Amino acid sequence: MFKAATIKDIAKELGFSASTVSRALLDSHEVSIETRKKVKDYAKKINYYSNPAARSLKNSRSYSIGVMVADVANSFFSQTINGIESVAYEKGYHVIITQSHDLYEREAINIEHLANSSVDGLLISMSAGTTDYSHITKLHERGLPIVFFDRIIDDIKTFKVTTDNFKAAFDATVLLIKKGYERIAFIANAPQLSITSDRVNGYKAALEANSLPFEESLVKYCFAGGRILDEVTDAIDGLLGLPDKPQALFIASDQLSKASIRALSKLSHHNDLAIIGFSNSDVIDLISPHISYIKQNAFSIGEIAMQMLIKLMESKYPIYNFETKLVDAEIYWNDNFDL
Amino acid sequence: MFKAATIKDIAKELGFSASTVSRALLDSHEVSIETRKKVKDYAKKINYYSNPAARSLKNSRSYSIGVMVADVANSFFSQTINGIESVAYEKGYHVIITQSHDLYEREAINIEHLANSSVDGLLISMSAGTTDYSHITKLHERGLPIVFFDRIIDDIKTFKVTTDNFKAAFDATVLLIKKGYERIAFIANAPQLSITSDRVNGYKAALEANSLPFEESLVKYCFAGGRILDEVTDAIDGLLGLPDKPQALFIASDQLSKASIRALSKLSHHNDLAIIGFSNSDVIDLISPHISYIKQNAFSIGEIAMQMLIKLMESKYPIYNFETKLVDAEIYWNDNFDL
DNA sequence: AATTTTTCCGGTAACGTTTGCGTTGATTTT
DNA sequence: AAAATCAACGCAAACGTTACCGGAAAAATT
Repeated sequence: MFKAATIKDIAKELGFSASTVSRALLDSHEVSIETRKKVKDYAKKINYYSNPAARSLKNSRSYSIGVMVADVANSFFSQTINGIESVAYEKGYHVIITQSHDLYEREAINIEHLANSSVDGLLISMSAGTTDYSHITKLHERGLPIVFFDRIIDDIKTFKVTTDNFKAAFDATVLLIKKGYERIAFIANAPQLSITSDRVNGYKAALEANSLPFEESLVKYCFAGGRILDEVTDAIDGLLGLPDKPQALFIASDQLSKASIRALSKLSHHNDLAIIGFSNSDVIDLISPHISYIKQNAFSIGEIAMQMLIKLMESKYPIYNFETKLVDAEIYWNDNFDL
Repeated sequence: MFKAATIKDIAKELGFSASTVSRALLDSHEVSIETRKKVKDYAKKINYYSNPAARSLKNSRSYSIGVMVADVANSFFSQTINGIESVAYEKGYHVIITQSHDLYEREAINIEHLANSSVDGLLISMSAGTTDYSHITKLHERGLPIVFFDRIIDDIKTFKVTTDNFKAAFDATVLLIKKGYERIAFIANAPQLSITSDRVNGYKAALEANSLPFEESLVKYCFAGGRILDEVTDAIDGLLGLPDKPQALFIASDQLSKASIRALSKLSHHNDLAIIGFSNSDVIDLISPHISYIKQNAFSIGEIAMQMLIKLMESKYPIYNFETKLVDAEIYWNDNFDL
C-alpha cells in the first residue's frame, strides 16, 4: 500500500528538524530564504502534501464546509453549487453537499452529521418542511459559522444572501399588468419560507401600485412546493373553476413551474392564460406551454454565500454587523405561447 | 468558542482510562459489558462524537470518498449522486463531489486534489475531454480504490457499473424499425467515451439484425457532447440536407437531446422526424417537439457504484476478480409528436 | 570590545484517538 | 494447593502537524 511523504521524510533528507520544515512550508520568516526554497523544492520533487487529518487535528479546523440544499437535481441549486465550489476550491476548502429533500428530519439529521464531522462552516438553504430552527440555533450559539442563502430565516443573525424576491415579483407582476392582464393568480410555495412571503408581498405591492384589488382567493399556497403534483393540480383547478377566472398566472418557484406546466398541459384551453414563473431550468424555453420566466442569478448567489462564509470563518474577531445581500433576478418575457 | 467533548472527558468523569473508554466505544470484548454500557450512556448524554481528524490520523482513513462527474446540473448525474449518497450515508462515509465540466484539465486537477485530501476511494465518471488516463492509473497503482460508473474505461482493471448501453441502443433502434422507420440517423457523443461506442454498436447491430444497411453519413459525432450548440445544429443541418433524408433520429445523450431539440425547434418541418433520445430529465415529457426517450436507472447505478467501492475499500485482502455490472435502461415510446 | 539585538534553527509537547503490551486479581485446571 | 488461564483494565507510544520556548551564532549597536 502506498505511503505518502511526510514532513519527517523531508527533514531527514535535508538534515533539518521537522519544525523547520514545517515553518519553511508555511513561509515563516523565522526560516532563511534559501532553506525555504530548498525545502519547498524537495517537497515538490517527492510530491509532498500535508496530511489533512494531522493538520485538522492540530489546528482544529477541517478546511471543509457543508452545504445544505433541498435537492441537487434542482437547477437553481446545482447552479448555486457551481458558484460555491468555484470560490471554495480556489480558497482551498472542500465542499460536502447534503440534501434535505425539503424534509425537516433529513435536514436536522444531515446538519447534525455535518457539524459532528467538524466542518468549519455551513451554507444553508432552509428546507420547506422546517418550522423549528433549534437544531440550527444550537450550532450557531456554539460559534459555528453559518451563512444562509436563498431560503433565509430571520431568527438567526448572520450573513445572508438571496434573490431580491420582492423586487422580482413586483417587476414581473407589473409587467403582466402592463401587458393588459389584471386578474393575476399566484401559485405560492410553502408559506413559512422567506422566499414565499417576499414574493407574495412583491406581487401585492405591484397590484396596489397599479390600484388593482388583492384577492385572497387568487393566491394558492403549495405546502409541498411542487413535490406533490396533486397539490398543484388542485390549486390550478381551483383557480380555473372560479366564477371570475384569472387571466394570468404567477408561479413562484421552479418546482411549481414544472408541476403547473404538467398540470396545464393536460388541459385544453391553457392558451388563454398568460404565465410567468420562476425557473432556472436550462430547457424552460423548450417546454410547452411556452411561459415567461424569472431567472435567478444562482451562480452569483453561490459565490457570494461562500465569500461570506469565508469571511466569517477566517475572521480573527467575532463579527457583529451582518449583511443581507439581495441579488437581482432577470425576467424573460415571451409573447408567443404556442410553439 | 465551543469545544467538543473528548474521550478524556469521559474517562475523567467515569474514572476509567482513555484506552478503556476508546475500547468501550468500539465495543471491544476486553471491556466488561457494564463498563461498556456506562461509557456509552455517558457519551450519549454529553453528546460525544469521535473527532474525525484524530480518527483519520490514527487509522489513516478519512471515511470520505470523492466523486467525479461532468456536471451536477445534469439530471443523470444528480440522480446518480442521490444513489451514491444514500448508500454512503448509511455506511458512515462522507461524499465530496467535484465536477469536470467535461474538461480534461479540470478532471486531472480535481482528482489530484481529492487524492491529496486523502479520500479513501474514488467514484469516477470520465470526462468527455479525457484521452490520457495517466493521472488515474498513477493513483490506481498506488492502491487507491477506484470504481468507474457511467463513462467507464477499459484500461484500468477494477469494478465498473454502467447502463447496458449496447442493449438500450439496440432495443431503441429495433423499436424505431418496428414502427416503420428504416433510415435512422444517429447523433453521437464524443467518440472516445465508452458510452458512445457501446451505443453506436447497439445501433449498428440492430440495423444488421434487421438487414438494414449501416451508413457512415448518418452518424454524427459531437465532440463537445452538446455543450456547444453549433456543433449539434451543424450535425442536424447536415443530416436534413442529405439527398436521402433520414426518417428518424437517435440521440445518444441527455445533453445532446436538449441541444438537438433546441436546434429542431427552430426548424419548421421537424414533425416529419421520429425522435428517440437518451434523457433523464424530469421535464422531458413536457418539451416539444415531443420525443421518445431512453431513461437510465441513474439512482441504481449510483447505489451499485458506492457498494462496489465500499467492498473495495473495506476488503482486508487485495481483490483481483473484478466485475462490470450492466444496468438496464427503460424506453418510453411516444407516438404523439405534437402536444 | 562589550553588549544588545536579530536571525535561524532545534527540542518538546500537544491535538484526540487507537493499540500493543503489561498488570492485577479472579477463576479454572491438574 | 500450586500452576495456568482469563477477564478487565491502565500505560505509553504512535499517527503527522504545528507552536511555544529556547539557544547559539551572526550582526548591529553602544
